[in-house]
Amino acid sequence: MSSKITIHDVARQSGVSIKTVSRVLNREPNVKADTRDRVQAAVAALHYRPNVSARSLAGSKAYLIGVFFDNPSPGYITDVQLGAIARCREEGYHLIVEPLDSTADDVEEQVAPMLATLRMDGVILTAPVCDHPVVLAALEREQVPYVRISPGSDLDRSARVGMDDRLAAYEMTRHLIALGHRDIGFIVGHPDHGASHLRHEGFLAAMADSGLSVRPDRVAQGYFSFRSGFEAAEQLLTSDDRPTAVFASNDDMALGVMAVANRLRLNVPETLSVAGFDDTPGAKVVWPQLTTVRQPIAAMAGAAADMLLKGVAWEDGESPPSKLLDFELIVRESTGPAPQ
Amino acid sequence: MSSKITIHDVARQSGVSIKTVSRVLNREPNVKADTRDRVQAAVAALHYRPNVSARSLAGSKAYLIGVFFDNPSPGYITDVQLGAIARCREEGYHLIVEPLDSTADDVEEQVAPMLATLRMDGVILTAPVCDHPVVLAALEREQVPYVRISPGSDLDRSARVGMDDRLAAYEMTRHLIALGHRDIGFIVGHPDHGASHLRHEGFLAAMADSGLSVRPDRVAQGYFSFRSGFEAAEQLLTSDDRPTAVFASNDDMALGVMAVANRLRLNVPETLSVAGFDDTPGAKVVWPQLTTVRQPIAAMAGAAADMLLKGVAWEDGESPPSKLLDFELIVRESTGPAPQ
DNA sequence: CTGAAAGCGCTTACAG
DNA sequence: CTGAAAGCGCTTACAG
Repeated sequence: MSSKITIHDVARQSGVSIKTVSRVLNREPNVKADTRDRVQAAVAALHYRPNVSARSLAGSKAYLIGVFFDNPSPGYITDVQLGAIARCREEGYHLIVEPLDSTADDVEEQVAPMLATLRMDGVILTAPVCDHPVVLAALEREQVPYVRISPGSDLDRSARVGMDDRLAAYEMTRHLIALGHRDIGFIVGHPDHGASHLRHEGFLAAMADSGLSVRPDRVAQGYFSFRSGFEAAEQLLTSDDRPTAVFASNDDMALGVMAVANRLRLNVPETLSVAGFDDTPGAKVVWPQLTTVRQPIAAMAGAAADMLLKGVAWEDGESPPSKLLDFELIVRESTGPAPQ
Repeated sequence: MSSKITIHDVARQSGVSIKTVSRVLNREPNVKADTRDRVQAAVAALHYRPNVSARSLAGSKAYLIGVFFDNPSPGYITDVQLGAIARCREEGYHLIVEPLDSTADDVEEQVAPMLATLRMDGVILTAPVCDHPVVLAALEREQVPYVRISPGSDLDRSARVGMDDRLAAYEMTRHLIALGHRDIGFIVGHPDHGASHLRHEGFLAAMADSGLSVRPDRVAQGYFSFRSGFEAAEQLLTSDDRPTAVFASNDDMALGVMAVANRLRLNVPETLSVAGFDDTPGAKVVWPQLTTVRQPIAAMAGAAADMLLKGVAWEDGESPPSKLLDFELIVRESTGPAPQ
């Protein structure tokens, strides 16, 4: 029943034309206050909701925002969705989720049809999709506005939001150094994620600024997964010649380090300090709880949605809009004074 | 450019009417093979993609499936999304995600407008939303087909998919008993989730069938969160009079148990066996890795999407379609022989 | 087996 | 400040 109410019913009930109802719905100017009130009363009385398909077909807005991602950590993508939806709802927009396989050959075929069938008003991209040239090119070709979260390359190609990954890693490293650690291991994140490089840089800069050298064998390659952290930690910790602290550049890998420490009977933090990055739910799921960097993921996604809803545009020669949010160092129990 | 191609362009290029193009697109019968081939060639040549809004407005399908959830574990909801999308893509459908706050007073206001604006072809519901009377009533009023995943009440109200939670909990309990455990603690899940009760029942039945009694103080209430598992475990494990095994009815709570065991210096599994349920990514993130039940979450969501796409309908007096998928006992290192 | 007409529920562009 | 007309790109219902 209520689903059959159209703009004509509202117009009839309030004694105006459908165009005037449309004006009220879209908050257009030039409507007499009295008329607007009558229309709004009719909308409320009839429980009228404009049909998104009709609006989308007739007008320029689809009321749909997309989120593209590829196999991220579940906690990360859930936070992104919740953050984006909170902002979208305020304006009556909905969220379409589109997981992509960015390592496949057919990325173009995954993206192009979806963009052509569904005229989304904007798309939010997370790593590593946000740095995928084929995806970006398809979006630009179809003229779909997009905002990237923490892109790693080609920063001035689009609007973006993020945080200062480099500085955050820098500060975490300084935290470890302040605890007396001199020999610190580092686990690099997935090479396809831009943030990996920034975090790595921040670590190296903090060490250098403190006059500490980093042995090449103290830096291990990871891929942001628990397993990769586990394997990197085995490599870093198995011999007696091991660092007194390991800084894994995300929490999942840090949990892998904790597991190895447990297995090797290295007490955390007495014998080994472990630090992570992200403050995912998992950080509180280990004992001792993880010292980490809180990344404001939901807020970043909300800011990305906000940009899209307000319209991302910039002048030729200018940089696209970008927004950097604050991070926070979360010191829990997994880091402590270095053993002397 | 390519976004401007319409059905008229395809019709012109293939020398037929738009109605015939429409027939080919919708795989309707009664099109000469030769004609169909010509149309399909034109579609391919022009990279034509039908506009979803237009199809939705003119016809009965919106090509949109919704997923409603409330604050679930991130791993769970991600699996649901991936499983549903895999099936939806095959038919050109897209997924809209709608988190709900099911404990708020305004559930009706969260659901009704969304249902009226976006004419979704179907909705997939996860716990606890799948048992929320207001949500179900709104769906039925708006005549939106829905499939529930693991509902706990009113089972014959709608189509559903799930697994045999009761049997799975039964088998896990038998596994512990087979290892020699006689005194087993149990942590119940969130009371709003139907599966909680079934898992609890399965535990009790297995104990009873083995002639074992369950002391009331061996059963603790949890809420499916890490923290609730942690607190329940403190209650269960703090005194010397403690069970030799704890079966937590999901993995997040089991991780809480592991953390408490760690803190109390109870070796797992030598001194204490711990079992979980779900096989979330977290199950492999602890050391020792968790013995648990693998719940085929993505497959359940895929089956739900499949039902929706094929059309869920049933005769009066018949039961709605339901599908039960297989679970699997995953025995890892967190369970072992009972200490004598 | 194929097509011409009408219409889905809105917004755009224009007129007054 | 308000409205009548046209049209967005499809599908439905009907005709042949």
